[in-house]
Amino acid sequence: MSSVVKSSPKAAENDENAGETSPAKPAAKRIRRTAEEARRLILDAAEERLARQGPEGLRLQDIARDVGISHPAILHHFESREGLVRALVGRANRQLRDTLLSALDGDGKGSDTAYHIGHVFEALSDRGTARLFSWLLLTGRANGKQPEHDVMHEIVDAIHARRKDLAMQQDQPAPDREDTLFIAMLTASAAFGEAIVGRQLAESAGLDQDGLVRFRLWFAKLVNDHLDNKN
Amino acid sequence: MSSVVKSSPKAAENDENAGETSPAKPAAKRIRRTAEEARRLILDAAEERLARQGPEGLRLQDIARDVGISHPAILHHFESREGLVRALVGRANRQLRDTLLSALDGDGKGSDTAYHIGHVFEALSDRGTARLFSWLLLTGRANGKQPEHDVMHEIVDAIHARRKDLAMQQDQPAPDREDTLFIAMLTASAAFGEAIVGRQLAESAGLDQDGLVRFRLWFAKLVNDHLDNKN
DNA sequence: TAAAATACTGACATTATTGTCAATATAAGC
DNA sequence: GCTTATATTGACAATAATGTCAGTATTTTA
Repeated sequence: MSSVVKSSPKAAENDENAGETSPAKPAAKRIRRTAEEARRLILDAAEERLARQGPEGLRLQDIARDVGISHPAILHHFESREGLVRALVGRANRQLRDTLLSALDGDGKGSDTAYHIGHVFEALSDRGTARLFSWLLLTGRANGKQPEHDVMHEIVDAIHARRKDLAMQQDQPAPDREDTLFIAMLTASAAFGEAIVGRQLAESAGLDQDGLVRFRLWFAKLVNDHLDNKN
Repeated sequence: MSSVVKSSPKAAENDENAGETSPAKPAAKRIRRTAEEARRLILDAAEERLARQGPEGLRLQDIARDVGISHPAILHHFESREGLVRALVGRANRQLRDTLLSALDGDGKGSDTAYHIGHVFEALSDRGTARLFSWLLLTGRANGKQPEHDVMHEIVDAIHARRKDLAMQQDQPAPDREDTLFIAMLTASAAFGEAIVGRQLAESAGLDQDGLVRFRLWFAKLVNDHLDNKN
């Protein structure tokens, strides 16, 4: 705020000895993006670094190099490294929220709870997202009033509403809300965990990509069986 | 190796003006531990820092302060920061392995598979351990031939052997090995995930400590039901 | 008790990373 | 075209981390 950047054009220097000193430097036409675009590119690069190299890969110089800018440009757009991190977290929160909610209220077939659980699982176990949030939580940056709180609440509510509808349609007793909550917690935990240790576990077990797909299907079925027994 | 530390006792300085210059400095009798003890203390402190503050809390100076030594002492015992990390990872691997295996082959009642799964879950969801391994995996330090590979393999084998025994006793068909593997993967993933996002999720859901206990019991029951249906 | 080994320290060197600033280039408005 | 706003940069400052080293203190060994 109130950045006193009075660019006092004092030195023109007339570049007297221009051209001779560095012959092979065509001054590399500087690219100028809109602030929004620049911020997006920077956040993209930061997110990928975080996903690929973990927390220690989040260095301004590296990110700047990825984008093809100098590191002070990042500071210009985000004030500080912390600012960049906050922006990153904010965007990830919003993205996750959007993905989860659209996964839930998407298309009308709506009654298949396990189907939705599967979607939630996939959204959460996205490698980049999970690693970002893990790092966020590991570094204790998850301070109380973060939006993802409410998201989880919304999710559980949404799933539970479906279960109740379904139970009513079949003249069965309403399911326990805590049961739904636990299903959501298991799904979230498993998805997160899978994103982190899954690759390692699969490799150790001699499981290929197909195996991981089968695992997800197996999990969906597990949840389904549980729902059938309860409902 | 071959550290050329020829301690040439040149300066005795006779402490001429002793006592006057710094009256309240009784020279603080230097503590000298065995190398083993020192290493243990350092690793303990490092582990706790990692668990409490995440990856960024792993700084030599901080750890040294926790132990009450100077940071070069750490370098003396572990060569470098990387050496410390390696030692930390190695010890965590061994501890996890011991915990898991003893949780599995403990006491003879042995037939209750879900009971063992519960133990595995608890061992894996230990906050410190999970956070340590998460960080390890997030920073890509998990290079192929790490012992925890074999541990997971052993675990799955042990559980599956039990399932087969149980099935035979009851004249039922042998369970699918992949099913056992998936149970182990789910347990491991969920335990890891729970250790990381569990607190956050529970808080967001208004779940207290008891709630988390109920969640684990609920999970054990879920697995149990699945086993009953299969076996 | 003397000597050897070594855990430990303080001061310094090195390096890496964030942050500051004045200057420059480019786009937009007049 | 001229002016204004601002995205961008290079050079430098400040900071914080790891690593080095010579020297000290304490335990062990002979």
